Amino acid sequence: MKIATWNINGIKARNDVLLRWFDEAAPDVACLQEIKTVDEGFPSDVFEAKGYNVVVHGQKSFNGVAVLSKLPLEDVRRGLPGDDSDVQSRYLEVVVSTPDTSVARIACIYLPNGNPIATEKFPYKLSWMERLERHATELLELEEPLLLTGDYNVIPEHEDCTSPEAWADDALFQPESRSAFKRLKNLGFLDAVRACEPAHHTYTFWDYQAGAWQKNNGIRIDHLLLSSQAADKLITAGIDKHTRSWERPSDHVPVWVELDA
DNA sequence: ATGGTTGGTAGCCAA
Repeated sequence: MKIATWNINGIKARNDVLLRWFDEAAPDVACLQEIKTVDEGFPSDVFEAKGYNVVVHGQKSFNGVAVLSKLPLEDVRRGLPGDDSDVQSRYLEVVVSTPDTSVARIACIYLPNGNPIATEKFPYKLSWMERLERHATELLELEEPLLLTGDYNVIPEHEDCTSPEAWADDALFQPESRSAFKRLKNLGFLDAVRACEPAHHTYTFWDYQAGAWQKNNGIRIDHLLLSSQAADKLITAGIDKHTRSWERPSDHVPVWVELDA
């Protein structure tokens, strides 16, 4: 079973690219971030016609996440628990099931960017990460195959970018952001891309600006964290880097795992 | 090179 995550940076601008990638990659489950539309604006009918079940947690203009799955989706949870005043659509949790059994629980995550760090955006990011850690702790007690996947907006290590000094003042590389990510991972998750791909020059995002793609000035910020029960089923993980060179690309590329499930 | 580009929206804000 192939489970993918992709920040598509706007479904309206990415429709053709998204369909092209679906035909090529044929994911069993796709977690999408930054759809930038309300639920009704997502082309669910197009993907239902391709045999996918679709759940959307949208928002006008900003954020918005969706999960598309060939297998039925159950136990759908919209929004990250822990703050009823948080109106941003950044979290969507599902259980992928067959008629007989549940295969995996999957959380589709669009973690706050947090820039600029001198504004309220950075503490919002850190409190969101605390909420994620608390919720993940509860989910791990279920002792089931669990994937926390999406755009984390965190560069975990120095080798996950080309020049760490260039990111020194960025929320994606702050010590608080990185230690929060490490705490989450150390609850008992495997970083699947870290485990399966080279440690250096393995990126999932290249900025539109300043020729970042042409210079391979990227960062690794899209992650698949696997519980031990999911990691036991891990066959391989990969990055569909070539989509970044397509016409009108997202600034992120698809990242995926293949599970023996 | 503290620049540069893209998306959503209809101003600039977010990334």
